[in-house]
Amino acid sequence: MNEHEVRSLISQVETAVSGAIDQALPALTGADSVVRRSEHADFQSNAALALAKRARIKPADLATTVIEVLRADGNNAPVAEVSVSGPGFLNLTVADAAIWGQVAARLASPRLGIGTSEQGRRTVIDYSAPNIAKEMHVGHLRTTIIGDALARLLGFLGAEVIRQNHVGDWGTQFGMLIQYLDEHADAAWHHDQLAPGTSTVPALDGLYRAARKEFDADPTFTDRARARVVALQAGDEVTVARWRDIVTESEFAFREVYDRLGVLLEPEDSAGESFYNDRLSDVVAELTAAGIAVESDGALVVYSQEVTGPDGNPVTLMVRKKDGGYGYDTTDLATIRYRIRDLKADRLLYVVDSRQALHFRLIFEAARRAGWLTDDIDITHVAFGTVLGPDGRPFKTRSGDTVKLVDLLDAAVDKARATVAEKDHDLTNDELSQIAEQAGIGAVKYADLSTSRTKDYVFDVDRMVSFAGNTGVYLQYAHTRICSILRKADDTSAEVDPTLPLHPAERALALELDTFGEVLAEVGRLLEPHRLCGHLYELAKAFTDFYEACPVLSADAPARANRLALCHLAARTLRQGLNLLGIAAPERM
RNA sequence: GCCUCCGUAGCUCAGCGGAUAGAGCAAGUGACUUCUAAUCACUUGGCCGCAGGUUCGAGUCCUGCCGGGGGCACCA
Repeated sequence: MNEHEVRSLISQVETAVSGAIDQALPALTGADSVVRRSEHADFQSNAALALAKRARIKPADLATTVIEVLRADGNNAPVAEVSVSGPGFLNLTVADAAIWGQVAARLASPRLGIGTSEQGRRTVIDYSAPNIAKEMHVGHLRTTIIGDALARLLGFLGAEVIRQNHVGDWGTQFGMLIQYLDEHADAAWHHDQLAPGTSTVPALDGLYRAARKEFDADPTFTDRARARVVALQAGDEVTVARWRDIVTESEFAFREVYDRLGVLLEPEDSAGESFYNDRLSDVVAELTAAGIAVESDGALVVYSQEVTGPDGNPVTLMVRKKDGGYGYDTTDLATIRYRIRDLKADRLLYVVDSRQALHFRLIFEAARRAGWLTDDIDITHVAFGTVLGPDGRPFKTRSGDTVKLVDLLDAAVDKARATVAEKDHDLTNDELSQIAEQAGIGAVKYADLSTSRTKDYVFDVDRMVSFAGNTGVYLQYAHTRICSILRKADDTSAEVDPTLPLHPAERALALELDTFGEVLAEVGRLLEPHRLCGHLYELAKAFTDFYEACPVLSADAPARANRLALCHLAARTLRQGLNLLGIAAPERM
């Protein structure tokens, strides 16, 4: 709870119905009132059907009894009408004044009356995780977009969010790259050496490929590269400086992508493999001392007590390889220990591809056995499905390469620009470009966020940028229409008169606006952003219906102000919702 | 073999035990001297993979099949 919280109507109705049930049948005190939105009234309660058996009364009779209490009770606000329907449904209608009251109260709140269901919960979110010196590709799309939406949303709900970008910034490949750069001092890859509009990571990516080629072709280079790996791990000053340079330049390039995507990640959110590097031996030592990690064929492994492989033997985590090196099993174990011990996290989220499900199951199990992870800490692998191409296979280019993230975004923005240009508008070229960018990027993000997180989905630029139906642009467009009305209304004061009757379209819109906070809390609990997308789409549809049915600017005095109030609240709610998804809400398009 | 995700309209997908299963796309008809037609209204379209079970009530929960994706130790 916070001082600005406005209780939703549905929760007020729940309280009223629960109270009536308690009073009608004290034996059932505390029973769920089962209040839902309804097609037949504002709300319905299904409690009578659920409770009839326990009460040994016919559902319809129970419903009637509850109604009598509700009608008699003077303290039944905000319910105005209630009736029995069908086998025992309670149809509940809320007073118009109560609905207007919600609109006014939410407008008066700087945060739309939304509660803080995640208040004070220290939540670490691991997402994005690109590899240094490599280009971000389609595989980074979902983790980055979903992770960022959750970071925004949980933060808004009061959680103390700590973003963690687990970048791939360590490993033998850097020895190879550093050695190659040393031997090709003329290679340009720093962002200030490159032509404007080109980025440092593609340059590094190219150099990395060249290095790999030479590594495979020239045995003497192979030896020099291996020596560099040793030097890097030993902390050789020149080598480490070069490595740091590469990391810094890559971070700079990632930031360009993040800025374009509207992602919150900053370089200081990066805690990658190198960050955990000098903690790995401690992690392994602790696991070994506890008898959790054991030796096997020269390596140190953790045998799962829960999962067996195809041969019937326990599945294992490779905690230390035979050659003494560490893999990502160890690094991920280190992240759990660090985030709990040092960051004092209450909740750990790993926004990672669902194919890693077994891996996370194993490291969570090991972290529990080690005593780092306790029952009061929530840990979740926020798994998501694969991005597929039109053929239903994981998305690749025609030549079979992975698709670069920037190419994907460019394609979406280009199509958006073409569509925007077709429309009648009085926009300057700059405005047009900006809107194409916002619409194109928004379309990609919305398409990703609006589908169930756990399912694979087919990436289809044409569909997402078609801009009709359930797309990001539909929401953005609804927002611009509201903005247009508000611009033209010279009076910005929107004093609500709660005594006015509600038009059905006003009622539907106001009720939808009132559930925004409930939806946010639910998304915070279930970590499923597509529910927010669905709600915003319903909201935009409700506004469009209102827009068609209820003239605002030409309405007479008291109604006009009430409608302006609805416009204000709808605009702010849509903007807030889009913001939590990380999608721009332009005022014109 | 085991684990896991999935199967809903021609296509892409919603639907945290409730009334007649919903959207969008596609197809067709109509609506802009009007607060932005990137919109709206109407029409067509369904053994919710199959079979049992639990329940007053199952697309939703349980079990078993069928079909598909993914995963199961020294790459991250």
